Amino acid sequence: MSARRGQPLTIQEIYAAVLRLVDEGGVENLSMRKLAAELDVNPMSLYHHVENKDALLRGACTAVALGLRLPPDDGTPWQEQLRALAHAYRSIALSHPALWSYVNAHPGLVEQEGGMWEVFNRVLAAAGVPAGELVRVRTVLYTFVSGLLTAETSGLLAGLDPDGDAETTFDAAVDLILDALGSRVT
Amino acid sequence: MSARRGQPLTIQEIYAAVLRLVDEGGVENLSMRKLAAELDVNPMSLYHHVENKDALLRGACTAVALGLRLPPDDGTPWQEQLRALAHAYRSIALSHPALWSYVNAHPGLVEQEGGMWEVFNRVLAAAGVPAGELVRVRTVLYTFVSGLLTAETSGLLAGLDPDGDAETTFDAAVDLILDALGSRVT
DNA sequence: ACCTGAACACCGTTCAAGT
DNA sequence: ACCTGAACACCGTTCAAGT
Repeated sequence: MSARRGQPLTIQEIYAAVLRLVDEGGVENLSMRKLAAELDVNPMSLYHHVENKDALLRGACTAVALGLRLPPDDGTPWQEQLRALAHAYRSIALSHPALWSYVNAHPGLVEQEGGMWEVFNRVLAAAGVPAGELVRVRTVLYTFVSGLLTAETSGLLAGLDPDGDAETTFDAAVDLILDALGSRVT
Repeated sequence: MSARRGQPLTIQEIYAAVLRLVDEGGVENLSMRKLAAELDVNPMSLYHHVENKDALLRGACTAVALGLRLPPDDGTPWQEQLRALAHAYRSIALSHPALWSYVNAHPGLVEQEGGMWEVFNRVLAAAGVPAGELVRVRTVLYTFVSGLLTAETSGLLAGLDPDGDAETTFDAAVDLILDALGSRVT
């Protein structure tokens, strides 16, 4: 018999429940059986919508990544666009810290993070980074932001700036690296 | 009866087996039962030497951290000492990538990473960083290296530099951030 | 002091069976 | 098409018992 109240059980419904469990207790708090209980469903029903636990997590990560708000290709200066990209990425990371930490430790898990890399490429090209160095520069910049967010999601950035919050420190650090980049490309 | 060949089972022996398992299959490859099998011992015997699995992992991480080769306090320039510190840290991360990734995602797991923070403080003070900004600068620098190593341990840095290996990219990135720091303190 | 076996409450996943 | 129950091979950990 069907213990469920409504319609079949959608993948969105499943992802939402995954986020609830992971947000509240980390990735290690997610189990197929707990997830089924959260959805008021038999554990085995999940396997009709998802290949296995790994695929489920990958799917949830991709779903979150698609929510990335990429800066548009208007004429604004590259520094501003990079800042906007960094903040968009940070916003997603902070809304699901545990899941982001998991993705960060397993890169390649989500192939296209909402087209982030293409935008990154465009802005860096506009900044004057030669095509041959693009991937390297992009990777280094990304790792920098990734490191900052690792610190922030673990509370290492909290109360670090006497006059402000973690965002102040994040901004200052991004400015630092943008200055360094600027002095290289000009 | 004792299925073991020799003496009681030392904590060093246990940590060594933990490293073997984690190095070869990641932290998720470590289970108390597999570890016991690796040591040719009853699973329950482990609990006589270690409180539980979390404490075991924490202990193994601390043991590794104690192997950090800190740069001595000779008169060498601060840039060179920071580079040496970064390389010492990198060396440990690369020798146990999976364990390092775990520590990186769980900061505060190992309290004193072999006195790394004290050395960091000393060198930054020598570089002219005001005492009030020391922790913030240190944290930002650390997160930068942490991000680079996350990339390197996941293979993102491999083959990025046309003329060299991942170390070349690592060095170039460290130089970039040292330049940025230098232009702030002088 | 150190080790052990049985037991408990969990896991992910397969498979044959139900509607 | 979608769901389910029983089953299998795993987990971490407790506890009473052995030497």
